[in-house]
Amino acid sequence: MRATIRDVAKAAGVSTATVSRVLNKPDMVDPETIERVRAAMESMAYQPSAIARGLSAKRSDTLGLIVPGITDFFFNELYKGIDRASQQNGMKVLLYDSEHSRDRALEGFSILGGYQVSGIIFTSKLVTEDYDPILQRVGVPVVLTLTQSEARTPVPSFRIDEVRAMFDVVAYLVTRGHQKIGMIAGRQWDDKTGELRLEGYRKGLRHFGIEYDEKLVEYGQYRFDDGYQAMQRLLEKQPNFHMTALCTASDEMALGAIRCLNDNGLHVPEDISVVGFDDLPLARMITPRLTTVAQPFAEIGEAAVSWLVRAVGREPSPSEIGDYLLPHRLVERESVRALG
Amino acid sequence: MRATIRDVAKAAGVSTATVSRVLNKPDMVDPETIERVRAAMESMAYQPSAIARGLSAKRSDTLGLIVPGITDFFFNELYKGIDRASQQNGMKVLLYDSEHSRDRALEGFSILGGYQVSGIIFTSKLVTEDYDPILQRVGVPVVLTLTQSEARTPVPSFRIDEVRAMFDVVAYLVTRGHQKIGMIAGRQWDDKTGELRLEGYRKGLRHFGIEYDEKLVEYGQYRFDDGYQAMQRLLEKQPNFHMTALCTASDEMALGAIRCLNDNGLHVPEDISVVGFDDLPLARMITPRLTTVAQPFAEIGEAAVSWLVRAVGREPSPSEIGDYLLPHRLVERESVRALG
DNA sequence: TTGTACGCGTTATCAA
DNA sequence: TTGATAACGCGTACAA
Repeated sequence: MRATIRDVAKAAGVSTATVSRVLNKPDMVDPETIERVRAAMESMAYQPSAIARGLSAKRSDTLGLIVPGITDFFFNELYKGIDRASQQNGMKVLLYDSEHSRDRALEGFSILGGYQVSGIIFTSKLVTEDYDPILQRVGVPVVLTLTQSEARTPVPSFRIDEVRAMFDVVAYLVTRGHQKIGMIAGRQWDDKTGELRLEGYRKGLRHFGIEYDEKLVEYGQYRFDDGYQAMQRLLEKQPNFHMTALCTASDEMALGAIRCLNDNGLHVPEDISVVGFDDLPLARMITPRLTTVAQPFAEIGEAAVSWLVRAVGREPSPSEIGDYLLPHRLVERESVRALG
Repeated sequence: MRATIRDVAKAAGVSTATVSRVLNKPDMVDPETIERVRAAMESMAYQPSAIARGLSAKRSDTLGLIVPGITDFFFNELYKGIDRASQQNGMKVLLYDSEHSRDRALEGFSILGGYQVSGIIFTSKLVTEDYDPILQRVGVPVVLTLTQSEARTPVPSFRIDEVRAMFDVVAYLVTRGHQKIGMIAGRQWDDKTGELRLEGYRKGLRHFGIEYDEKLVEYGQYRFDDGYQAMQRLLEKQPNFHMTALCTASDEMALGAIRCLNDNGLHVPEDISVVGFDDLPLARMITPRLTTVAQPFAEIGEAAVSWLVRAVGREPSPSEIGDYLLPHRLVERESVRALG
């Protein structure tokens, strides 16, 4: 049986209220009393019940995190930032995996609500109007990371400027002499990021006077196999292969594309240059090291938590609710070759 | 303000006890009443407070998970299994990252205890006698995954037969004509796994009559950079390179070793064969695809949760507390070349 | 089948 | 500076 606040109170010869004060407002307690109480706690290995505390105080020092899939490679980096910031603020994190299902994501809000989380971080999936009812009644602040909202309920989002990022990739490639630039874009029904990056790609081409050619574009759902298959289709669509560079919407798809190219006797970057997106830890581990767009995952996580912590218990002003665009960065490595 | 059980009771014209029963023992309630109550809950979007429930029932339907580092590549796979099994049992998971610090790991038990978790899964780090006091007083069942215990308090562990696994690797290599087999072993002060795998390596050599040569062995802490540097040292230790195959204690170190070899103009598997350990998702994504030992991470996670769920609320019999060795598997891919 | 009333471990309010 | 005591939201004897 765990020791309770009552046990400690009895042992120290004080009331439970005093024990509670020692824990929460020590400056209101006589130093000697503090000493006695602390000793008692020590000897009984007392650990306050976060549960009871949550019930009484109506807050739980816990943040809820909803992710689409735990196996997404970027998860670890994002979580690192979230965990770091949470810890600094004395918060715990409750994880909820929606398994890429909208229903489960919706359910996640309720379940986390049941745990009295102080705030919720929602990740990666596009938030549409379906979310409005839930968003209205969760009763705790919600922030978005790596995605944005199309719902009416105002919600802040932390992410990068997707369009600009992909524009930068195209610019980088053009500067290195590439003109025939293909793309494996991201596409999922509940994802807007893919469109945005594709838009950046088109914008980039247009800016440099290159015509958009849909034979050079394919789609995938961000994972390795999607990249592999998309590359396969790209190869089939152009019998006389003349693409010199390829942008992708994720490092994983870039890996898939590279594997596919290798399996077809093509080499990176000798035969074709490839640029990834995300800068996952593994991007620098493979051969060739992957040139890619670094997303500040950890920073995004930290920023989201900070916002949440500041927002808890009060109504955030409209000016605080916006899209926070954190800086991305193109990381030059070995998968792009300068032409001519 | 969230709706409480009282609000629902009032709306349905019943007592809170009845509402509670509708939730927990519907068979004791009149069907019509159920109907009414359910409707009320629906209309108010009632979500029972897991917090209050936990306080009252003294259990929280929550499992605690202590991992050494969220960025360890195997984490996602392990978590997948844990999450799956937890869900099936209506449990949530509270994550705690000990950041490879023993003090923080110890603290993890207390904190998770404060959240009234029903059980705790401890991962990867060796459990020594320092853990005994904590283990004694957590008051909830604890299981180990991917590690084992040297503490006196009996704790079950779920893992693979490390010695046998590495023995199998050596056997595999010898069968393919390799004799000069090196190893990048794992080594950390709070880790026994590394020793075990090294033991399997030595056992393998001995079994096939190959002499152990410490010039062919180096150590690292499982991460990419460790593998890279260990390979570097290996290269320096033997000016006239004649190692034909290399075992590693982790896929990440295998990647590091391969990168290092590449940087030194050596190719895998043409110049040297490399075998990884873990079979992380990325093992099949790189070129060459990595031959490696598959650990059943997800299954280990599931097994651990199942055990925990069965153990909660009662004293597990001694026969249940043991080392559960799950089957590993050597996955043949492209990083090993058959000699001669 | 249903309702009343108490307890779970804290915090917060109000007196002392 | 301290102590009683009433919440917090739910589960569950016990009684009806």
